[in-house]
Formats: sequence, structure tokens, C-alpha cells
Amino acid sequence: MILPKSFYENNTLKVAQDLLGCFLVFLSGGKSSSANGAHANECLNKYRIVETEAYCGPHDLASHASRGETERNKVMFGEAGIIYVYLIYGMYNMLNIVTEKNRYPAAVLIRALEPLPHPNLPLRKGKEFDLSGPGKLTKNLKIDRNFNSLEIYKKNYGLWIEEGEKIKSSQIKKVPRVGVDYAGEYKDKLWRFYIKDNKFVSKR
DNA sequence: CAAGAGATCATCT
DNA sequence: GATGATCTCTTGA
Repeated sequence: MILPKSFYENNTLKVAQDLLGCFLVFLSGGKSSSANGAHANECLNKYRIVETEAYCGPHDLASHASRGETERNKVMFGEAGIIYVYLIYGMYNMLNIVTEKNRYPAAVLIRALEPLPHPNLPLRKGKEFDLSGPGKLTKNLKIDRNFNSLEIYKKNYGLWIEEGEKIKSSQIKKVPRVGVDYAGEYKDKLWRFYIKDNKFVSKR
């Protein structure tokens, strides 16, 4: 079952942990930003979300939202369940899902995916399908800023998230976020979550 | 193996 | 003009 908008209208730390074990479904070879329709090269790919990070509200110095609303980050200030994609380091797109109520700027960064075997597909492997990192997964799935501001709770855009097995709290590792040393008291918050012992979690 | 640099550009000051 | 919610490659022990 596809996760509804209400799933994302919750505390960001809860959503970030609840997303672990859920499935990101991506329609490749089809259309990304237009209405769904039959297409010869369409291919349904399903991946398990194994690592996330939470960016929580206007006071979180690691979040873009802490510097106020701008043209780039305005979707974070909007409704839950909206995709927020932006370019970092001149070459990597980051995939986020907006959380919490309207006007409260927060989001969850999807950091790593585990490829799944699929009846119609060989399990892809190798460098091309390394999804263990936020930059790698968007590069390899070809997710870019065209997805920014689209709804993740609809199938229309070829990218959605389905309910998965509930991961027990004891199986979730909580550690500091990556690459946010500048964030003062917020850099040490344990707001990065991943499934314990999973091989597809990003390095460090 | 660990540490460091370089790539590369939209966005913000 | 500076900087990043990253990754890969090179260097050197």
C-alpha cells in the first residue's frame, strides 16, 4: 500500500524512523514529470529504505530552513509529502520528503537504499546500482530537480513509497548526521537513522 | 588503510 | 565572491 500524505504529517524524527523498511518504488524508462501511461521501456524498480536523516524545523542549524525561507527551500515550508530535491557540491542531488504541518519547515533525507530482487528483473549490482549514499542513489536512479515540489504520495510521477515491515526500535541505529560540522549544538543530535547491520547503509 | 584534494555550480551574501 | 545534508581518486605509510 502506498503511504498516504498523513503519514508525513508527523514529527520528523518519527517519520524518519518509520520510513526505514519501507519501499521506494521508481518507474524508470518511463516519464518522470508527466501523467502516468503505458510505455515500452518502463521498468518498475523497488528498493528498501535503509538509512535516513531528519532535518527538524527552523532552529535546526543543519537545515536549510534555519536561514529562512528562500526560493530554493520554500517547499520545506509547505505541505507534508512533497518531494524536496536540491543540488549540493555542484553535482549531487539530495532527495528529501517534507514532513510536519504546513508552514513548519522540516524534511527527511533519504540516504541509502537496498536493491531488491524483482520477478521481472535480475538483481542489479555493481557500481551502476550502488545506492548506498544520498548522492549515489539520486545519480543512479536519475532523480534530479525535476522531481522537486512533486507529491510522493501519488503514483503519477513515477516515484512513490510503499508501506514496509515495521522496524523495531531496537533494530534502529541512531547516530549524528553526516557533513554538518558547522551546525553548532545541532551537529551532535542523533538524527541519522539506519537499520542495524544492514550492508547497504552508507559509509562512516 | 587513512587522509586530503578536487570536481563543479545553484544559491546565497 | 563563498560555500555546501557528497563522492571519487590520489598519495603515502
